[in-house]
Amino acid sequence: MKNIYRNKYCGLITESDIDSTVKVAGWVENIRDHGGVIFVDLRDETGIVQIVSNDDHIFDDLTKESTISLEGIVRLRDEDNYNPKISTGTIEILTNKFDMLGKAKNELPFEIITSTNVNEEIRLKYRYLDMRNKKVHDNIKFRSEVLKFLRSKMDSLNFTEVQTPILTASSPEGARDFIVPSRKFHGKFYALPQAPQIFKELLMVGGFDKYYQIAPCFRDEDCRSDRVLEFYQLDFELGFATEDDVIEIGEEVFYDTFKYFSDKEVSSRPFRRIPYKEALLKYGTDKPDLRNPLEIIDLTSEFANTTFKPFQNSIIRGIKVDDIASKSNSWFNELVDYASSIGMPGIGYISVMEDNSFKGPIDKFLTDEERSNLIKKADLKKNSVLFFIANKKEKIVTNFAGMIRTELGKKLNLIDPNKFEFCVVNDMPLFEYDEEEKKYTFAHNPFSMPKGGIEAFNQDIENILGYQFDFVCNGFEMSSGAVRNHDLKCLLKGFNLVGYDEEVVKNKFKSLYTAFQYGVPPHAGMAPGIDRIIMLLKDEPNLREIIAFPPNVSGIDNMMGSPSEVTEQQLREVHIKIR
RNA sequence: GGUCCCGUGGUGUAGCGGUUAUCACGUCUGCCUGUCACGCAGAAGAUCGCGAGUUCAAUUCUCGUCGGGACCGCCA
Repeated sequence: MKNIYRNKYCGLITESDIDSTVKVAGWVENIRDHGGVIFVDLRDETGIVQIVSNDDHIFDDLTKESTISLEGIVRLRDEDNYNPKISTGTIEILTNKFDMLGKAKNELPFEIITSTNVNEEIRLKYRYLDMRNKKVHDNIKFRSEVLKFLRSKMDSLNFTEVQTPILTASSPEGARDFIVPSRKFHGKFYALPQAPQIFKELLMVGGFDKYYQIAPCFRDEDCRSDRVLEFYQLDFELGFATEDDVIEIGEEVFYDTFKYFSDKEVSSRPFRRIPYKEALLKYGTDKPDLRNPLEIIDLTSEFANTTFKPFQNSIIRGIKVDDIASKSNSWFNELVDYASSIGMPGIGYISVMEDNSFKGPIDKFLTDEERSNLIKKADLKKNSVLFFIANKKEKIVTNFAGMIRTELGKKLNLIDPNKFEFCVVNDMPLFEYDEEEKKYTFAHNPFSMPKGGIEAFNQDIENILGYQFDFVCNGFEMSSGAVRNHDLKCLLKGFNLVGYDEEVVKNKFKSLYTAFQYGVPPHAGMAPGIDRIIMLLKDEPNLREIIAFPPNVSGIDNMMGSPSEVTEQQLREVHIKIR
């Protein structure tokens, strides 16, 4: 069957087509009228071909970015007219006939070739034009390649792809749900899944040994550069599996994907395992950027008897940086300014001088003993600088130290942009204290198995660790994962600790509660974030660059006009009244 | 909910208490037979986001508001 618009793609015409008549279709990228001879660059998804005509009026009605179908004869260009920038640079199509298919208005909202420099608000409003830009277009094509790769990877590992419902039940824990009112059932609602968590566990009960899905997930929370309302996870789960079984597959998926799609250096397997507690101390965050060589040390005991008021009865953390004692005063002042901009009361530091004496605002409060302890603990050398972060609350001091570490890494250019540094942060605590609710809640996931099983609950709640881990790359959380708690008694005990009794669990997690009474395999799984993988591989600063039709950071889509109001009739049908 | 940054022709920008509001690209008209982000000559196009205040005078300063972005909270 012949296509009526074309028999060749623009970018695929070669010298072997010379002297033949071809028909091409695409967008008019550019028109160059020389008076007597006129050139048109015609673009389709495969590339650009130059059209030429000696009839100076043939293209009078043509505008840039219009779609046309055009017939002509391929001919060789003179050698001095070759254009090495395009794949078809040695040939051109001589034409005298074309059909206008979709005429474009003669002034576009922006020029296609420079669209990535345009205000994002306008780019997103005219996304269909923005995605004609090669870079934007290539990102969406690249996403398709990654999805293809992940599917074939999971297929080669014998995973079964299973699709789970999008309209499902609201879950009481975790992020806010997007809810969908039911028309047939007055006052009842579906919810869009935050993740297919329960379903994948039920698939395990259903006997699927290895499940995966490229799963859409929805969370009604505020967005960020790396967080959007709806995103995709490579969700997978293994039956009769341990933490190591899952992490090994995670490592294979991440390593192979990053190796295949990038020339950057990728951490070798197995990835470093860092216990959660250690990550918080050394890096000040549970998603450390390991490209940054700086590490945080605890200096609380070194300052146990300090006379420096702000350090008394406080937790003290230090970051040592070698060879920067000669930095200018303004360099240090900039760091102090940064510290105050993030809400730190101040940041102290000492520099080690040539004669091994200390210099800096804190030095006069130090005793000789404290000085020598610091030299030992922080491994201070000539020209080292030791920064101090102090606070009465551990959570706050950890956080500040992490931010200072990151800022120092940036300021000193310590972060190698040509690396993907992976690690697995594990041994996560199962519970954490919620200051607002004044009670303990699940730190991550109510469904994770405590380390030590049900016996683990015999210790202080803060010390209960889970088979719960995160894959982290360059400071981004790439995936969380866990061994699930398949022991109903143990699961109930966990819920019990945060104030849910058996009746509540039975109601809220009816399916799981019942299913686990009919023979459940121990199971474990994880869910890499596909959008973040693509963002990192493409070195893009935000997720909008790798999503075809993203809303803005407030969740508004100015192209579609969503969210939007609905009619009274629609509201009545779903029994909703707007206040 | 909080902090910070941004808003000037279609697009990207310059500017600043008094300008005819800068420049480039795009658009339009004309010229041009080999360009390729063609070139040349000319033209149109801006309520300087909106409102209030300070001032003889505000695009410029102040406050508010709206819109956009980054971060914190939040994201099991």
